[in-house]
Amino acid sequence: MPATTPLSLHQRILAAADDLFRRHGVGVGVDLIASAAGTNKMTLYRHFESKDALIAEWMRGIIAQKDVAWDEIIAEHPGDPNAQLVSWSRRTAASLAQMEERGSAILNALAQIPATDHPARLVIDEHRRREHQRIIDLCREAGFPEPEFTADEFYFLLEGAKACVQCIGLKRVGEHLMRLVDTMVATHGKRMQN
Amino acid sequence: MPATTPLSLHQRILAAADDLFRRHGVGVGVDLIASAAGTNKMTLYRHFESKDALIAEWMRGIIAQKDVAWDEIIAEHPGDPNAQLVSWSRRTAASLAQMEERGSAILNALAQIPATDHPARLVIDEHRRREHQRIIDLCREAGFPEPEFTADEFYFLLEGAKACVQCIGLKRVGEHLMRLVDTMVATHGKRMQN
DNA sequence: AACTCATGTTACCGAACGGTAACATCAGGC
DNA sequence: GCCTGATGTTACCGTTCGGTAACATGAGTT
Repeated sequence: MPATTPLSLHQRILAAADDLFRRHGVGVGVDLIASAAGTNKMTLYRHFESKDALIAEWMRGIIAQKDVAWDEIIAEHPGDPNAQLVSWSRRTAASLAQMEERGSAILNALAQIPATDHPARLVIDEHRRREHQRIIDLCREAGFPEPEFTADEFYFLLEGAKACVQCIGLKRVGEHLMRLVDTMVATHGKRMQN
Repeated sequence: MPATTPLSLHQRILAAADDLFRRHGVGVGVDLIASAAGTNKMTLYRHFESKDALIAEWMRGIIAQKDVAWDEIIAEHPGDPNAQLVSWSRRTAASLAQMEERGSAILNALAQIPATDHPARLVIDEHRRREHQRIIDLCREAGFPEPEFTADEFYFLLEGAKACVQCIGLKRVGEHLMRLVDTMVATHGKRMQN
């Protein structure tokens, strides 16, 4: 894939949708997305079965990025669940910058999709279960007592940060998040020494 | 206002809107709202200038309830900012039960209203500023060092809890919230003794 | 040249939805 | 009885938007 290779139409449409969905929510019209991608609605529908399918694929892309991030985390700190947890929180704090304007893309999409059987929701639900389980496994691997409870607390803080960027601001939420996570790690460390 | 007084049409429409907006978001049609209120669209528009006005009034109602709650908190613990903060967190934890299905009504409304000049958004923004300032004042009144920072942290936790009810569940989020707030209060208490 | 295949263009359909006009109904007050 | 005011009913308008049909264009292949 040389650097000069232009993006395929499929990719360009997805990129345009990503930009518009993040800024204005999944309510934006397909016509606008096609225009932003430098093409038209007809061609968009030659690449995506429906708008819902486009939304779902967009979600899958976002989640795939997170999976890549997890792979990197594990590669950077193999066998060190504590460091992996901290790295995860730091990465999440860093990613808050993308959401300052309109908040978490996933949370917004959830709020904007009322139908519980929407394909994108199924994708999100499954991702949440996996992410949650990942944290539980890490907490157990780290030897924390009550790994489920501790994992919930981590998850709670991270999701809370995403929801709060709009009202408190990026910088402060990041600081709070790291401070709280550090406190939690320290607390559980103390408990482990008992 | 005897107990047998039937609700006025205005109130009935607002009640129906409250139910439907919470369950399905502000995207539900006015026709459905009118039907749920036992009337029709025409009458609805005789009581509300527009759908946006209805949404805004619904939001004002929600926020007015929170103001009432604050009055009660202050009346229950006059001159005791610490107790007021704790009471506030406990009340918020209790109110999470209403959101288990679809999350916080305010957060959802924000995600579903892209226009930044929507009347409901103005109402929400002003409420957030007031709520935030309230917490800052309480933290200052309680003698916490860095009252702005501490207030941000309280706010962060509370909003985070609202955002997390859907994915973790009511019971656990409530526990986490109270535990974390208690930790925070204890931490700041220690700092004050230094 | 002929064929193929992806893309561009235009025009359109149908449904959902916010909002309104016109008229009917019906209760209460004078 | 009559007036008035609030409500019910129906039909409609205009817009937005997801989605599609039909045809044109244009590049690459053989």
